[in-house]
Amino acid sequence: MGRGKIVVRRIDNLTSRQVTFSKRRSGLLKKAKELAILCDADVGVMIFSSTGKLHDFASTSMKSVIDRYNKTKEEHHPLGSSTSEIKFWQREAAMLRQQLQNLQESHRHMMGELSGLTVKELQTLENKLEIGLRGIREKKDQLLMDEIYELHQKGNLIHQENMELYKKVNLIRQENMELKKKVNGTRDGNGTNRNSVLTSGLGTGEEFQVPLNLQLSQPQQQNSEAPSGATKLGRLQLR
Amino acid sequence: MGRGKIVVRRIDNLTSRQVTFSKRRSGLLKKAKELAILCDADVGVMIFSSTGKLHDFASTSMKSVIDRYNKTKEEHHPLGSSTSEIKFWQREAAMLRQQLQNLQESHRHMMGELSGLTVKELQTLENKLEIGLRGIREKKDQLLMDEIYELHQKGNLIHQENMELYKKVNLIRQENMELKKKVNGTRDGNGTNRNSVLTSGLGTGEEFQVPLNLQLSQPQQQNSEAPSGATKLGRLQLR
DNA sequence: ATCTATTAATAACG
DNA sequence: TCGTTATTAATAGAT
Repeated sequence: MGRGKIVVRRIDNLTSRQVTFSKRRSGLLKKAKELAILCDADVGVMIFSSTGKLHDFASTSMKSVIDRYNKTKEEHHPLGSSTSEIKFWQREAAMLRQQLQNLQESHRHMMGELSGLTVKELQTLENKLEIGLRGIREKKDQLLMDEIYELHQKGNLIHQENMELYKKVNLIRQENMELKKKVNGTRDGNGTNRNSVLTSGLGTGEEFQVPLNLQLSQPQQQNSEAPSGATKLGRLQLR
Repeated sequence: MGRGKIVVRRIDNLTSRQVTFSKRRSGLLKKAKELAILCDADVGVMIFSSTGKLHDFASTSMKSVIDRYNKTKEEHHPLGSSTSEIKFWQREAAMLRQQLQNLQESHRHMMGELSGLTVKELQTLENKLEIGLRGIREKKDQLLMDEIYELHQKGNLIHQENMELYKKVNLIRQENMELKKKVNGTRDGNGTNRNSVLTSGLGTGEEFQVPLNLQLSQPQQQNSEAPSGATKLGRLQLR
C-alpha cells in the first residue's frame, strides 16, 4: 500500500528501516486503539525498536493486560523480586553470548579458520563467498564509474569556462590593440610596455584549443581483476 | 477502507462487532508480525475479546517481551541490596547486544548487503573475502587430495591382497593337478568332475593380471573450477 | 466464508 | 521528522 509492493523481509537500509518503523509503529498503535474501541476488546501492545526504545499501548492498563495474560496462560512471573531479575539478566546474557559465539564461528570460517569442516560445508562456504565477492565488486565498480562520470562532468564544465574566458581575453586584447593604436597615434613614449604583462602572459590564446577531449563515455568492462584505469582513478579517492 | 466510512466508536450490533473483531484482530496481528520482521523490532501483542478469549503475538516470546517491558518501565527498585548486581548484568547484556549487532552487520556486508559502504570499505571487504576464499579452496583441495590418497592406499591394499590370493590359488591348483594325477594313476572313474567347481570357478588365474595399476600419484592441478576427476571423487564422499 | 467497492495505510520521494 | 502522492492493503457491507 505504497508506491510499490514490498516483500516482508528485514529492511537492509538503516534509514528506511527507521522511517518505516516510525510509520508502521504509529499505524499499529492506531489499529490497536481502534480495535479496542470498536470491538470492546482489551488490548496491549509492546514494541521495542532495534535500538531498544519502548513504544506501547494498552486499552486499560498494561499491568492489567499482562496480569490477565499471565492468568490465562497459567504462568506466574513474580517480577519485581530482584533475584528473579538477576536470573533474567543472566539468562539474557547467556543467550546473547551463545548467539555471539555462533556468529563468531561462522565469521571465523569465512575469514579462513576452517578446521573441522567437511568438504560439503566448504563448498557451501565457497559459493557464499563467491556470491558476496561478486556483489562487492559490482558495487565497487559502480561507485568508481559514478566517480568517473562526475569527473567528466567537472572536466566539461571547466572546459566550457575556459572557452568563455578565452573569448573574454580576446575581447580585451582587441580593446588593448585599439588603445595602443590610439596612444601611438597621439603621442609616442613608454605606452608600449604598459600592457606587456597581459599580452605576454596570455600569448595567442591558442593554448585553449589544446586537446581537452573529455567525453562522457563509460568504460564498458571492468568487472574482473580491476583494470588499470578504473583502479587508478579509484585509488585517488582512497584515503 | 470498506464500503463506507465508519466512526471509531463501539459497534453496538453484537454480530457485526464480532465479525469486525475477527477481521481486525487478524489484521492487527499481521501488522505486528510485519513490523517485527521489516524493522527488526521486538513486538508483543495481547488481545482479549469481549468474551474473554485471548489472542496474542510475540516476535520472540511473550515472556521475554513482558520481562523487557517491566525492566524498561520499572526504574524504581524497592530492593536496593542487589541493584549493583542487576546493573552489572544489564551492562553485560547491553555490551553483548552491541557486539552482536556489529558482527551481524559485518556478516550481512559479507553476504552481499552493501548499501552505504565506501569504495575503500568495499576494497577491504573484497580483499578479506578473497583471502577467505583462497583458504577455503586450499582446505577443500587438501581434503579431496587426502581422500584420493586414502582411496589409492585402499586400492593398493586390495591389489596386494589379490596378488596373495592369486598365489594361493596357484598353489591349490598345483595341488589339485597332483591329486588328479594320483587319482588317474591308481583308478579311473568319476573322479574327474569332483573338483569341477573349483577349476571352472577360477579359470587360468590370468584375470588377476588385469591392469589394477593404482598408483600413488597426486593430481597436480585442481584449484580452479573443480576438474572433473577430483569432483567425481569428492562427490563420492558427499552425503 | 467469500466477494468487491471503498477507504486507509504507506512506500517512495522531497 | 514532516508533507505529498501514487499505489497497495485492509476491510465494511453485502451475500
